[in-house]
Amino acid sequence: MKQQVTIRDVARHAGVSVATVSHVINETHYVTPGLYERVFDAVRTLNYRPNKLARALSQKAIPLLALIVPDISNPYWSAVARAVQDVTDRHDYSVIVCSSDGLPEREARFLRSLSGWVSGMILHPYHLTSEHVSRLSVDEAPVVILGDFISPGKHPAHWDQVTSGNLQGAQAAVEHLIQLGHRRIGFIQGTEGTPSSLRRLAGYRAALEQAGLPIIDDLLVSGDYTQAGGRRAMAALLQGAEPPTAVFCANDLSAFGALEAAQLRGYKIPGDLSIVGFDDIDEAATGSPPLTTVSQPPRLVGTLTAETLIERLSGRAEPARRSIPGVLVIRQSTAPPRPSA
Amino acid sequence: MKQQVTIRDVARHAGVSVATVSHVINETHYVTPGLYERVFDAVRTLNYRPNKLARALSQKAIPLLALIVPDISNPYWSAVARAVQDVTDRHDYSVIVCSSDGLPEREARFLRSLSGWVSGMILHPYHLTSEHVSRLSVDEAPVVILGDFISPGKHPAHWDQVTSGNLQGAQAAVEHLIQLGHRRIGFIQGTEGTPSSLRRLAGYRAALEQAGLPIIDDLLVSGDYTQAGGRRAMAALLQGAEPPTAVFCANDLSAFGALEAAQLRGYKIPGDLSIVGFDDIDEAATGSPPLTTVSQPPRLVGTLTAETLIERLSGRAEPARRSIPGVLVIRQSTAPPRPSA
DNA sequence: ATACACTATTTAACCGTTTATATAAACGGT
DNA sequence: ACCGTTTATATAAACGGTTAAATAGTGTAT
Repeated sequence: MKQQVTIRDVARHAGVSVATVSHVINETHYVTPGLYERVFDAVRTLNYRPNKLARALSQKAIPLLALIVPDISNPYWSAVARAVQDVTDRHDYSVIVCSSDGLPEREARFLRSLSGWVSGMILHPYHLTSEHVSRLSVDEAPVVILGDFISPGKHPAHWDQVTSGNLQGAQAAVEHLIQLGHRRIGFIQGTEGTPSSLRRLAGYRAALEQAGLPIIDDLLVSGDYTQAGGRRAMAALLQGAEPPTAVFCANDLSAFGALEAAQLRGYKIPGDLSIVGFDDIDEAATGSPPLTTVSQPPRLVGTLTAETLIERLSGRAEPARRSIPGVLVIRQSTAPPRPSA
Repeated sequence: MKQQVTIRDVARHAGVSVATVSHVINETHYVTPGLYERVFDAVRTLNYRPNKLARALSQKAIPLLALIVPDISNPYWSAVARAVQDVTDRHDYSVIVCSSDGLPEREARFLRSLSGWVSGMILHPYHLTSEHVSRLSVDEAPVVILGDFISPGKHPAHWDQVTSGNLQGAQAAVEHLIQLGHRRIGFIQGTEGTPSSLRRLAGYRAALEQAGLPIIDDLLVSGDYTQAGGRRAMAALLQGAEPPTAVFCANDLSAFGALEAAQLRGYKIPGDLSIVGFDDIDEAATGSPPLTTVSQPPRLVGTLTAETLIERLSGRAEPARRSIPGVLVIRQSTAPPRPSA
């Protein structure tokens, strides 16, 4: 906490002007080798570190971004984070990754406390509405919304958005199960009330309705996008009077939990029970059995989202709206139901 | 990204000087009610937001702290984070919590990219050595080291440190098992090579040696502080030729995994097998059975650490060195071994 | 020699705040 | 009416950098 060494100290020590020091450090103008050396020596001996705040203030640019996700311990989100960082690294931005752990107040708090300190954010809205976001981040740093809001919001917003085919993907997943011959299809929901969970539920409903199948409340259990939640949910489903022959899970992680719980109870997957996930995290392809899932590859999602933010930061004025379709990937966790003996 | 509204704009609009505006906003000087109103009106109609960067530069103080932990999905660390935030909230600091996910490069990267943007950090060193830390954070923001370094470091460092009784706690845990009559005591390690895991291992060794018991390599399995790791480790232990009658786990989370794996194989806890954890997370008291564990309550740890940082920020010059002893809490996961039939 | 064009360095303005100091206004006491 | 005090506001100097524009310096062509 001692007195900070300023650029002026360096200049004095090297016997040059502050402008020269700045030019040397930032390589923003040619300086003769002799001076170059003198300046560098001074920097070293004084152990000078440029003040990032001052630099940012004068350049009106902060090389810092934020990514706000609901749960960084979910492999999906860590993969997204990794992809985001890969992109931003190349553009000399650092990213601070914030996990709101599903708590609404933390989501809002991050938005508030980071605004002004970062020059851009990527937010997966879990509880925040479009009104919140537009109020909290008026015209300061650009925000890219990754995913959907609870309510779509009427006014065409000024932020970028990268959505994925939640409804359509879920529908495809359930249609696949129906086509295999399943009639009792369970759904393990995501965190109650979140946009993604709601949309995947809608897709589930749509598929059943279109096939003329009834929606049975007992087959619709709540979850929380975690593996433990998936275990609990599957346990609840299998305990019912008439268990489903197939279960669609709101994400891969809960699908793994569900798988565990079912196998623990002696079910063979997919022989006795088909399971479909959502996300296509890396583990989905390598599990046993490999998971049939709706693929919206985290790497792709992260890359596209980060690029959207970078573009906006480098000048694009109009908001971009992009979307990644969910593609059903059929692996070995789904099969036709056992002929009801 | 439009032109920022500055304090000068507000001053002009309200017909006062910038100093007055600043005083109104920060309540740092009395101004007559009339002006007060005029200024506030101007702020509202122009939608003025003070530039945090400029404010911080001028005040030489950033109301932002960082907490760097290895794995925020571990309940121990989320509890610590919560406690830290409770303290810092009261002192008007925001905290950004960074999870390095056990990756050395991310640990270093966080330290680097945050330095200059936060006015203090709390770091649980996982892979970083004291040399790294002193190089990366020279005399900029103060750092509180939460835990131990791999190697203690010779030179008395200038940072604050809050350590816990890793060695002593582990030793107490194992002594407890020995006293119950156990002779074959397994140890499920934490993440290989981390300071806490090494010290807990040392405590385990010390207890065995002191009791004149041999250290059996087969009873010493690797883990990673996760629940899944605990499951795997316990599976490995029970598969051995001569399984242990008691297992000490490097943390509660892996103890839960171990518990699961053992129960899955029909073991009764503590009848057939005693299990001890470390940390005393909330779940330890409520599990079935409630877990005997070495208590270093995360709430206390977080609070003490945060207070140490706050004190340093408010002026304390000399580095503080605090430590929280690990206290063995005996619950219902430990009992004497079954008389070897 | 002188003018001219380059080039390397410096001067000084600026980024948007805070804050110490200066100034002006109001007041009260003699 | 004059002079201190007090009080409310304004002026201007920080904070620690960047950068456009000015300047000094060098070399070449006339």
